[in-house]
Amino acid sequence: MNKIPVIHELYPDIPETSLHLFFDKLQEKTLQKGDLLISEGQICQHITYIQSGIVRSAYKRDDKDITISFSGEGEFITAMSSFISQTPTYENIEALSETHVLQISYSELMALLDQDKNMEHIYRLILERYYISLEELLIFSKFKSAKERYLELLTKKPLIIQYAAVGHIASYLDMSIETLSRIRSSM
Amino acid sequence: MNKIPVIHELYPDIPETSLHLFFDKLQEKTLQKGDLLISEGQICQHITYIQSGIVRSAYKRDDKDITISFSGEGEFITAMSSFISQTPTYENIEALSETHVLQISYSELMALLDQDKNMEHIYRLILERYYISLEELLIFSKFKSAKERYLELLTKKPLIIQYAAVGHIASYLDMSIETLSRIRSSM
DNA sequence: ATTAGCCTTTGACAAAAATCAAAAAAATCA
DNA sequence: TGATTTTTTTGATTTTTGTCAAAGGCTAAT
Repeated sequence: MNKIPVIHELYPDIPETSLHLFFDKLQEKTLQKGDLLISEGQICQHITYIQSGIVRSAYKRDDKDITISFSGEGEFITAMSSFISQTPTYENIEALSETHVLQISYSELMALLDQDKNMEHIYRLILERYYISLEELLIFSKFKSAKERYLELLTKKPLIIQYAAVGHIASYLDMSIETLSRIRSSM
Repeated sequence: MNKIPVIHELYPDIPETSLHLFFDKLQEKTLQKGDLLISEGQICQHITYIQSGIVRSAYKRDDKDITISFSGEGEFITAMSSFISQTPTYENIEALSETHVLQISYSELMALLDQDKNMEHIYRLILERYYISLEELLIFSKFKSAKERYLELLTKKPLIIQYAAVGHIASYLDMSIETLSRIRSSM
């Protein structure tokens, strides 16, 4: 009964009892296309693990809506800086398809951290993974040209092209809708 | 004898004995201008806290050298994804001025984590802070225009303008040296 | 002090991408 | 199904930025 395989893969030495403690707190939830996991102004209360489906995370400021990431099966998604500091977020996270998730709440996680020393490993794992994916995102956006970034998205996360609107992908790639449209037609 | 004030500020409840254990492992080090804290190909072995001075972190790929961040007094700097996964990095971190740092090594940190449960709090604090500053960096680069980004750098980190070469600042702001030069002269 | 080398600025031009506007295609709904 | 609305594509134009080349300025070493 391991609901989140990656935890076992990376920390095979966490005792079963601790894993159970953690997994027991997870709440299942199903999101319909368009449902929001969190929206701007809220304080993020959950870390979410995606069992299936695709979600889009976007930042809103000065009436621009910019896609920061697309996440799918096997990934964690959260308004992490809001979760960490328990302050309001600018992020909107929405489901792009029917999405099944597992969630643990901030308060329950904090209680677990006090209760069981092994819990820190699990939370650390999540933080570390989250950090690395963000760093990859940043590097990706700095080194690749518009067309390369589109091609990489196409090969690494083909499902996104299917589910996301062109406008979402364009803002993710830092280009206008028209430019993306031209890149697509030139291939 | 608190060498890293921010730890006390954010986790005032960590027992003195644990703090001592941590602080005792810190190694002081002085870098001269141009010295490298870590360079590409290496596995990052330390988390570094900057007591004074300024450092630049840059990624190298396909003979491009792109500045990812500038860090100064009171900040942590590390090739974090390399540190986490203990794999080689693409990062170069160099001192832009004489810089005084405190370092803890990966192996000692891991030993401490096993030894004292409170240590996890300290490491978590570092990870969380590091995450948040990276997220800010990403958002900053997505929402602001070239000129706004330069102005923000000018007001928030004026020392950098003093110590960093124009080429470093330009790559940080994702623009050519010439464009940055024109922005500067138009103000 | 003078020269050599490097970094920065400036100018002219080319390339890339944004914007504006309209047409075409696709999705939604009565 | 057909009509309406929304999204995507295409075209023309403008703006922004990059590239190349040359000039100017600063630094350091002889």
